[in-house]
Amino acid sequence: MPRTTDGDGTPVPQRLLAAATRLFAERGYDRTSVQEIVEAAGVTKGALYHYFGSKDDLLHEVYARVLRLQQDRLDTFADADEPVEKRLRDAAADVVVTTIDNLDDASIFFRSMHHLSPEKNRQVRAERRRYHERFRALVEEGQQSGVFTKEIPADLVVDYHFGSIHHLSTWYRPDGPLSPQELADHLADLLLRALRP
Amino acid sequence: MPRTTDGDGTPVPQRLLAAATRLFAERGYDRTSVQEIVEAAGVTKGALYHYFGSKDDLLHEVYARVLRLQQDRLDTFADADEPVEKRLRDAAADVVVTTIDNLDDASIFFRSMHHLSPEKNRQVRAERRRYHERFRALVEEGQQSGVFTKEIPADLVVDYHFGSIHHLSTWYRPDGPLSPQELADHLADLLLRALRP
DNA sequence: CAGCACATACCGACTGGTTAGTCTGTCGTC
DNA sequence: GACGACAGACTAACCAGTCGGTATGTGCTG
Repeated sequence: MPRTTDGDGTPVPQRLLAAATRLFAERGYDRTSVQEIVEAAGVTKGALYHYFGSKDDLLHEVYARVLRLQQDRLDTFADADEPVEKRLRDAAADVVVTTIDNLDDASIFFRSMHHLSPEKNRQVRAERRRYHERFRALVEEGQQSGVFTKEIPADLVVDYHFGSIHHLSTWYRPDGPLSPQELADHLADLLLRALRP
Repeated sequence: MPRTTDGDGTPVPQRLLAAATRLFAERGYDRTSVQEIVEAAGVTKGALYHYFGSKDDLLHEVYARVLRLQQDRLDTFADADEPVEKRLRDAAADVVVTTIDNLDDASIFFRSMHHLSPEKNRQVRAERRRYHERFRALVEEGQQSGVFTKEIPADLVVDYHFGSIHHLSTWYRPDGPLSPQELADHLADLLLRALRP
């Protein structure tokens, strides 16, 4: 096989994806030209269109990666052998930490959904919904067993929490007073406090 | 004075602003061409550049309008002669209702900040901060007087709540099961519940 | 009150610049 | 010699903003 890497050891497709992620997060999808992406990755357009069908396709890959990661992590926490309060708290805190670890992904995720083609948009929404459902199931389980209040619809609680996650990429600063873990604990605490009967 | 309106009685600048708001919310700032805006408003480019300095300027006007409205409403509720829990609850619920009433504005607000020129961006951020501060002051007042928990930094609580507001334009559907007021009450309730000592 | 000066409110063709995607060709490897 | 992995010039489309021009109303002046 001819060379797949160049200079450093990272394969070209991954280099392209990394460059695109950074640039999309920095200046937005539409403001980032394909030319800039390939230059940042140290290749040319030929390489990009060899591996990806379109610019839109590149964006879709960013989404796929994030979705896969978050879903895996949620499944791990939700399946744990712990009381439901702890499972929810752990899952809620983990998504905060993971989001902060990948702030670029997060800002792209919520800011650029509408730049995906309608078909890919539907696909991403569907996967997102699965994620949401899983989270909601945890809340409902706690409501059934009486450890959480039934006053508030579970759906709404989930959207409330993810709203704040979404917002993180807008206001979180790595040089702020709180470490990612401290912040995550606080946010998970807010959620659990709101759910007290 | 020559005609300022045409067909219907609405003045041209307002027609342009309304058309731009709808289109920006629908397909995003970059995906909306100036040509589309003027066509939707029933005028031509000459008219747009007669009233606005640039496309960016048009976006800025959308921001200015929203900021003014929200700040006025917050001031009203925060200055009321009521206990702090009620003032915070009313303000928190009101911003939800107002946001739902202007969902287009909301999706533009959070999605298109980075399309503003650096200078206008700074301006909007500064005004936004004033708003945030006012809201935070309410939380802190309640923490001082002991009706809210001091466990969680007030800043964080405010960002938590506004995260969910921000997110509204993503998931709220007018044909959903909850009326705007019901939803607002629930979200305000979540906030106040989380703040219980 | 006629008529001239001037301003405001637009119109729409044009320009300079940018961009996603294509396509032909080259090079190294199996 | 066939094929995968690119290079890079090229194209067709689009788009923000400009600019010279027109139309309509207002105010001043003789």
